[in-house]
Amino acid sequence: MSDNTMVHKRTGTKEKILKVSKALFSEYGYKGTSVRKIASNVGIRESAIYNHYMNKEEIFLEVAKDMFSSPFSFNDGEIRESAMKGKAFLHKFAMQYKLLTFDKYNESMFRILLIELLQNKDIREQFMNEFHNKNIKVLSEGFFIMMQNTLIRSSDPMIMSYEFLSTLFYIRLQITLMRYDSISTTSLSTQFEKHVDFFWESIKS
Amino acid sequence: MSDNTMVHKRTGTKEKILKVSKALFSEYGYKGTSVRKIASNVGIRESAIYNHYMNKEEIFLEVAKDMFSSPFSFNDGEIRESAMKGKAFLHKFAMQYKLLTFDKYNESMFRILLIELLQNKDIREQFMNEFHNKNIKVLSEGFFIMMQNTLIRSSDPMIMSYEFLSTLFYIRLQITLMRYDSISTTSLSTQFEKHVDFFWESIKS
DNA sequence: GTCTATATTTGGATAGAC
DNA sequence: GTCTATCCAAATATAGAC
Repeated sequence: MSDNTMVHKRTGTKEKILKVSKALFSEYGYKGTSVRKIASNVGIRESAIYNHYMNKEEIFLEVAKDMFSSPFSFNDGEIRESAMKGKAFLHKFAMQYKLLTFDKYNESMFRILLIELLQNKDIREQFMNEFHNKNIKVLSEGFFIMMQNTLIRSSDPMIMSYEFLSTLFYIRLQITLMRYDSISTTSLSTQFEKHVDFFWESIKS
Repeated sequence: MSDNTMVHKRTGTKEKILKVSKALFSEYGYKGTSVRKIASNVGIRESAIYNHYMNKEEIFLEVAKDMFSSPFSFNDGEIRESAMKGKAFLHKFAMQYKLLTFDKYNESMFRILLIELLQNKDIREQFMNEFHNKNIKVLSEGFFIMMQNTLIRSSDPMIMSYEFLSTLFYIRLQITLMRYDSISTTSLSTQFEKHVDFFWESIKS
């Protein structure tokens, strides 16, 4: 095993390009990041970039690819089990969201998402499908199970999910913006928990 | 009166530049909009642009200027009066938000805001101050008054405002993105109303 | 795989004629 | 105020030597 994994070590230039690009795209967006700047940060010439990627667009799409990969770790069985715990389900979900918000890598990715949201249709679709629909689905299942067990008041699970998710997104947005300007986020650091508390008070039976 | 207002009619080129720029900036962002493209859309040469504006930056700042002007029309007296009506206050607020969402001009402005949110510190600050804080202030006053009059359950008015506002923002974001791709928003058109309904159920005494 | 050199395009901005 | 012509810088991309 370790033989095979080591065979292709070095140069690793391609990985380095990807890593650097990730950082630059997330900071300056697509248009604001030049191949020149990428090459310079990697420590090679622009022309050398084209040995690894066909063009700038290809680099960006590779960067964007894992932008939406696996945010939450719920499988079907887990949702039912977790939802039976009521508030703890919401808390777990919110804490996973909080973790992403403050995670260096995901923070970068979230910035790319925001920058490209209005400039790239693929990104918009991924946002709707992976970011929104996927989370709404998980939450709806959870709320539906809670309603069946009269842990919470009866209502439309989709609406309830929408309400719960939208605030999480907004908190994340605010925190991301503030951290971008190195503004302290201590005043918002407990906002996720407050959201769960408020929301549970709003829906519990 | 009509004499004075007519004196400077035509060419109106400067206004046309502004109008075209607004559309282009909102669609392609600052970097994605070239002076060439602006001039071409206006129907003049690039050089002619510089008879009206010093440079591209000046055009953009002019466009950005009225981005945050007067979203909501509440004065202090009105808030108290309106808040006493409970749910109607929230409904009025949400409907004003809905109006902005579907208004052509404000839709353009909102797109510029999103595009520049991560690329322009001034925009971020304006977003926090004008967009967020201002609305939180109005809502907090409203909720506080409702609590005093036991129209709603007792809670932190700031948190409550945050919860109410964040969903409005998220709905607006989604609708804006969908309209950008000419996707029908009928499924979301009543989301504002549903939000008010759900929220009122969550807080009413 | 990386380099130098270069082709090509695009974009911001100015000079001077009309 | 607008035009043509032009300049300059930056950026994408390619060719060919090492």
